[in-house]
Amino acid sequence: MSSGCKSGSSGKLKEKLDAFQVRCREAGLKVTSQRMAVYKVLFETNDHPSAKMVFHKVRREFPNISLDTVNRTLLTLNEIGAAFIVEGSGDVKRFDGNLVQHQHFKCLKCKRIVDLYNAQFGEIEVPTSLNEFTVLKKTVYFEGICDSCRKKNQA
Amino acid sequence: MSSGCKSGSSGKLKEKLDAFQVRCREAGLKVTSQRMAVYKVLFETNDHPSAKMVFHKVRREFPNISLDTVNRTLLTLNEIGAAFIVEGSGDVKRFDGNLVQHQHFKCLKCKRIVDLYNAQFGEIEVPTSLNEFTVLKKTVYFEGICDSCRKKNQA
DNA sequence: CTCTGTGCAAACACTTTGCAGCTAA
DNA sequence: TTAGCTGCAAAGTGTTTGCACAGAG
Repeated sequence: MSSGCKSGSSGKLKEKLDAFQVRCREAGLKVTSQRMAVYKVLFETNDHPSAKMVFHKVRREFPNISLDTVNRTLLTLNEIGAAFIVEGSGDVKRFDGNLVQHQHFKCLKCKRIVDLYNAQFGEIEVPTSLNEFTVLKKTVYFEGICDSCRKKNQA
Repeated sequence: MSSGCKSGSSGKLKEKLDAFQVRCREAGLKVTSQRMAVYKVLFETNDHPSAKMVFHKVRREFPNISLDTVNRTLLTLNEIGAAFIVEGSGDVKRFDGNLVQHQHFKCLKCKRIVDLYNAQFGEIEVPTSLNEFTVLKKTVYFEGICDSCRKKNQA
């Protein structure tokens, strides 16, 4: 658990960053150090950060990047499909760089977002009433109170 | 489309308003005219309005209600379970007074929210990984571009 | 060299909060 | 009467925009 948190990711990270560069070029976007830094932070994290949270993390390696750039970059990532905005009830936008099909649970108290991987939910069919619509995303979403918040309340 | 939009609802409306009063009292809330007006608007609408949209509608019958009151009331309704905040990616809070189990599709362009009624989605089981959590809501959520926005784009 | 991306600052929009007067119970 | 609710205004927060300069292609 020292440096590469996600199962031996050093190699995977470089791979991902390279693929991201290709994706940028294909989308007609320039490969800037800021953009790479934002993507790297988002990909290395799995806590679904807000723009501000990403901003603070990026700042460690990139002390003079601005929040606006981070924000714009995250929105851009969402547009080119390299990341997406997590669904939720109101609140601040939260971002996710994990493109593998999964679901979310969000705690209404601490706003923590937990990933779920349930194959059955991947098989959900788009209702026929949406035939005329272009469905870009289908998700299963759970909301409630997480274990630690519940324990806090009991105490 | 003159007055009672939802299939012969005059009787049902009164019933609902009465039930709401009971619910308020049970929750220790006072039954104020503003509160009733906000609830009435939310219940009569099925377009998942934002606080501002509700505010404008309520104003027609209640010219000097303030936006704050509407906002506070909507949050209160959400808390006592008489309404809820619609899930979505970022954006403004949208409210729904329809408590019947259903799902949503949201258009990323025009922000329109469409109701879906699919029994199969009601049967979704909460994953065991959430056993320690209190799940208050489980939903299936679709996102994309609606028919009219797509047509606009094609033109 | 050209055109996009970045940083800074200001503008915006949406929410939340504090407080005095009002109202349901 | 009194606890809670409303209206007003101000503050707070998150997000967006305009523009001059810097850097990628």
